[in-house]
Amino acid sequence: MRLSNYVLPLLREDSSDAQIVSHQLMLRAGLVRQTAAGIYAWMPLGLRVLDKIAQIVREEQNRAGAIEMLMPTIQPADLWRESGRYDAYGPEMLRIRDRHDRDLLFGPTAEEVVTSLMRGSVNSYRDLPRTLYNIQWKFRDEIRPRFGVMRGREFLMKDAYSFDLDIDSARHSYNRMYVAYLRTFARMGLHAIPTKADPGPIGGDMSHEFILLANNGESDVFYHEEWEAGSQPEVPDFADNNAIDAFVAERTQFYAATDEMHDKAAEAELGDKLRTARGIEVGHIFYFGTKYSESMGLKVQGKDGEIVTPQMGSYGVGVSRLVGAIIEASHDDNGIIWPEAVAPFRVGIVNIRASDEASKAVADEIYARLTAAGVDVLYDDRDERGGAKFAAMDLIGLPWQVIVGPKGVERGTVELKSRASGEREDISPDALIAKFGG
RNA sequence: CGGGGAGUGGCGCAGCCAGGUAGCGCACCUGUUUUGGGUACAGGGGGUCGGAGGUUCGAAUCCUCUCUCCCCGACCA
Repeated sequence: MRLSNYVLPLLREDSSDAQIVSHQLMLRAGLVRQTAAGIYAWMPLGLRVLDKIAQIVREEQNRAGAIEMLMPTIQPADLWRESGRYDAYGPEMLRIRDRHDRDLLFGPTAEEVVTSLMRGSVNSYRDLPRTLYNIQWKFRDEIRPRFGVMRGREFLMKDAYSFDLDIDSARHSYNRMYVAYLRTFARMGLHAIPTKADPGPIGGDMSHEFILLANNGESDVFYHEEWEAGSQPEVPDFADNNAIDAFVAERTQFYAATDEMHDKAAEAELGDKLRTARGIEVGHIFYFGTKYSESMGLKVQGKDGEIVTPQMGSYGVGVSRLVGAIIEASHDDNGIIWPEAVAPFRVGIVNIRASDEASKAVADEIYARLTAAGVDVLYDDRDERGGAKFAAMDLIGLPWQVIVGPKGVERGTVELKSRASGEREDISPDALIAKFGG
């Protein structure tokens, strides 16, 4: 993409609306614009990041055996009356009335919808287990939205729902998601710790919040040093449930809890192995048994002809929140530092002197060849001073910057800079193309 | 919802207390400068001051009502 053809509204000054660094950088780097409290428009660059994150989530859900579908944003109130949540949910649910005076709502989550869909699609034990997921916009009318997309009212969430015949099977489904989440966050260059979370009325140990450590996080977390980045084992693949279960059993023996679940006794037990930090909740998995299947009449017939009420669990990833969370975890004084996996473009080309013919020819050629090689490239071809271009590139945080200018071109080289390390090297255009797979 | 704060060109702000018909920085446009890590100079375009009502000869400034946004708290992917 040529910057001269793009819409990238960069801001030189901080916005007075933004209080934390990720929100500030998202506004300055032209990723989002706020349209109402807690509601954001995703500008072109921001949408690319959102899509990258969603795609990683999607691939890992698929790998774990979950099946993608798409549920509506607007749901009928009657479905929620069946589960009893229409009254229970409270003012956080945005209620809507249509022209026929029918009660609708903008879905804050989708247990009711997915349960009703399964009710109409599943009849036999042969149809289970299944896990369905979708990546869809949700709306929760938060009392006080803040921190940009990290606590918006409208947000993009991956929500998955598992249906199993019995609790043992439900545990397998749960554990597969546990593993899928670790894989998902690791692929984004993130280190998220699965912490024990409030299991709700069902009780048990099947509820975990995945917390990304970050100074501006909203949760306090306590964890065994084993959870430190770098010390964790390879996450297994999904070949068989036993391997998955063994992995989860091995991992969950190491202490990790948010402050509301924190056990003072663990402090003494762990001693100097205990770590404390602040974090951002980026995922939540939990098992809730037959709460919805029971109330909404989802049943299947078992092997011996008996009627079985399926066990359910649900599994959320805050996709739009992750954009902010990643920036919170990965930035410096000059701007965002995108992990390669989620960067909106992999390479940024800066032509220092757009008016210099030789320099322009080299930059144009590199752009064409990288693009032809399938590399996502953002090419700053504007007739602008070099300094401003460097600052813009650092701000938007693309992993690699290629700097093309008359002096280098005379020597037959361009400069390749890593945004993360700041290291620069002079490299010939051919070697550059080769490095990026051209 | 309780407590606090703010709405003035795209962004950041001053002006309001002591009413006189809107200003600064950045961004933007034109020209010069040919500048290797946010260059400099000159010229220029753009706002009726969140909205409604009121007081006044005159309102961004005073009064009333109202809408919106931000911060602290309870709530949450």
